[in-house]
Amino acid sequence: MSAGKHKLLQPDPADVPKAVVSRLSLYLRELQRLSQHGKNTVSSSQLGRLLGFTDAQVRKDLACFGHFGQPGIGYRCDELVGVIRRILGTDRTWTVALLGVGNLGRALLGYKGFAAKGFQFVAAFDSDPRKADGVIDGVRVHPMDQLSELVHRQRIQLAMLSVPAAAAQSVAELAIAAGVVGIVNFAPVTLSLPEHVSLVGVDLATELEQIAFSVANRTNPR
Amino acid sequence: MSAGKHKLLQPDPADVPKAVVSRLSLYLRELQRLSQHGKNTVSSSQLGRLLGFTDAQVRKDLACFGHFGQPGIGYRCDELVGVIRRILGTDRTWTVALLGVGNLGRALLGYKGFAAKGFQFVAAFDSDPRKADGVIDGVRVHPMDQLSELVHRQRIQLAMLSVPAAAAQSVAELAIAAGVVGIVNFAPVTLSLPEHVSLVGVDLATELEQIAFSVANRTNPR
DNA sequence: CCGTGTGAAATCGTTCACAGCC
DNA sequence: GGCTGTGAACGATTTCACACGG
Repeated sequence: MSAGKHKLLQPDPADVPKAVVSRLSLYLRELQRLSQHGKNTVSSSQLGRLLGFTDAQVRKDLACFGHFGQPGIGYRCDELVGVIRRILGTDRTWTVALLGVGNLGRALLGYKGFAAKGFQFVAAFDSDPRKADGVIDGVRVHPMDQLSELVHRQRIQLAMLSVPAAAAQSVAELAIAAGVVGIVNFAPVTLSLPEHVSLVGVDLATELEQIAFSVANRTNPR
Repeated sequence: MSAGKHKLLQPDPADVPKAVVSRLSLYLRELQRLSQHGKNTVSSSQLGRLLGFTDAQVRKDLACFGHFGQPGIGYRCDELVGVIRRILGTDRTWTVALLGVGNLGRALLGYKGFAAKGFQFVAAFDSDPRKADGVIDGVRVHPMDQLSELVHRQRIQLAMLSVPAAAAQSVAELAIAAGVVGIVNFAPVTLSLPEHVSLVGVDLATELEQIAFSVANRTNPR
């Protein structure tokens, strides 16, 4: 592999705190914005201020992966965009299946942000036969019982799971058996899956509960 | 304060780690499920196993707020449901506005999970006049320029923000000026808001990036 | 002088291990 | 015997502070 100007360390992933990875996504988002606005370089303190982190935090996070900054100058925005995408693995395209074509599922299919980040829906599935065999936002909807075959045949790597809570565990297991290695779960249940599968859960009601708590327990109520 | 059987501590909210609060939501979700399945009590180790935490973690988390368990028995599911709802502030209803009626916004309006947890959409807003003045899932859609007046008049407390990234900061500021005190932000930008406003950000593409990273950096690739 | 990279210190969160209670 | 509540030990992450480079 032809190296860039600056070396890219490849630390044991277990050494990288999960919190660092989630900030990486935020750095990337902000850097792309800065880059588009014509900014050439940022310092750790500028980037930190924009995102609500300290400058030391920004530097430590980036230093996990190599030496990308120039003393006295800062970081080159476009270079760092490339570096972070390579670290996150989004410098290539990922194939994604949508599991469960309800309200939320349809919204996910139509969400423009995924393609821009390298995630491509290649198939959708629903167990309601009336929904199957249509096309939504350019993506074919298949009956759920073809999941196994199509995931396998189309080499689908990731899945977004937006089926009802009661079905989530078994649909997830089917997807995994067919070769899916990462799942974003929108169903309001905790899935129990093999170690080797990457999983993040997004529970919309739970997000509101977090807000409710901090409002309800405000030290300085209005 | 009229106490129940067991005292409910009210610690300085600043003393409660954010991680504890987010686990509280998961405990609640699981306890409601257990309760519905007719289970009377759970031990910390059972609850932990179901959610992927240690037993000590469960006990420590709950002990932040009082003494709810019975040695030798465990925790009473339905009692604990009530306690956690009181802690989270979801033992009463919250009024919520939906800001931005795109694909995602419509899905949020139709999401059943919110009402069940005590969150009620009372109005939606969109700056596209063609979308305004309709009714979606029983919620009236208003033009964005009525946001200020209606949030104020209807005493709307929280907002879910699903407008395009470019509009998010200014729409959020409008909502806050009108009295909203908590926001769940789905737009892929970091908002800069006054201290006294509670904010959580949900970036759907970012969630996929987390998965991509852990798959791409798997120690044991398939 | 400005700004990075990085050990050392401080802080925060989790797990251990056990006393006490049912 | 089973299980909670909790101080103490541990581990992880964040912040500090400074040496070094453009």
